Amino acid sequence: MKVLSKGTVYGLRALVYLATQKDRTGYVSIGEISEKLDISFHFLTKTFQTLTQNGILESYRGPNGGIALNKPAEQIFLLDIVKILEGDDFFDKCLLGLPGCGEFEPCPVHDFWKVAKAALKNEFEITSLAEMGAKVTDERLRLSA
Amino acid sequence: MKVLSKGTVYGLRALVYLATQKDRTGYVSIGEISEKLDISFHFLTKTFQTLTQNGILESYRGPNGGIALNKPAEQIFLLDIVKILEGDDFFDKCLLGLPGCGEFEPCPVHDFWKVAKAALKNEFEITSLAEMGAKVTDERLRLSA
DNA sequence: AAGATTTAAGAGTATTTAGTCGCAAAACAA
DNA sequence: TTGTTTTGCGACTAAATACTCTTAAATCTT
Repeated sequence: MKVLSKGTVYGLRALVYLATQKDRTGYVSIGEISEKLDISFHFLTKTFQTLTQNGILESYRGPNGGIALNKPAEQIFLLDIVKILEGDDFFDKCLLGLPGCGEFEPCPVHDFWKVAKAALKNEFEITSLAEMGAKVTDERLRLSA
Repeated sequence: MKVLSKGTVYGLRALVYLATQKDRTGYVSIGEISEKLDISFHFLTKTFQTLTQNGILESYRGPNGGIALNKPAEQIFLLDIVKILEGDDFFDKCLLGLPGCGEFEPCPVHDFWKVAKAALKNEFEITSLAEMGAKVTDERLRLSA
């Protein structure tokens, strides 16, 4: 069950990494993140550009440049990131791919899929980068293979 | 949020259509299904071959040939179909794509993803083709755009 | 037996997603 | 002001997914 594209997965992992570095001042270079998480530098760069353009990250060029969260990790939620990287309609898709599937013209699995999507969306809505970062730090979780 | 591949979506829609035709005797031709559901004939054929090879369908060639469910629609569940078309490990994937993510080596969202997956899997497990077919017939639902 | 109908199977094409490369632009350092 | 570091951006390549086409095999009809 592949729910998120590679770009989104990489972006999420990278942002959680940033959240674990909250005590550092200044910017964290993309090169460092790419190395630590074993993600292609150029691919990561593209995802970060999207996140910068959408207000999640702040970037700075030149020596000691890099990226940084544009607001406290407590105020950035999974849903924000996914909406930017996957599109605003991420949680509006029909399981059977039928266009316009909804209350008025449902597909045969609309009822249970609606509930499942709502539950998932809620989790994405309340889970912050800070929470995930703390989990990684406290429980020594990994962010790469 | 694309959860199922096109092949699986087409297969599901086609099987539900078959379930709505339970009063007909004999085989239903792939050509008819392809036309009724507006799905490419050849593409559908490949998916049906997989389903035939895995015991969901029975097929017969020649005039008045076609396919038919290999057992009562009451005994075929969404989960059976998805497992065949998407792979047995469909519900075992990590949201962040980390290999070996599980209780022992979880990712930062493993806990809630595990719960969400289990709930979904349960729905897939208890929803039969008969149930979906009846819904389509009774509530006059559509199976194509 | 010959021709028509229908699934089986594999090769080939197109589109989407994933990943790479090279160079421009910004900022710093000597 | 020249060279170095770092992000920005567009073009390019590769791989996966989706789709099409052709031919073979099975079965029926006449």
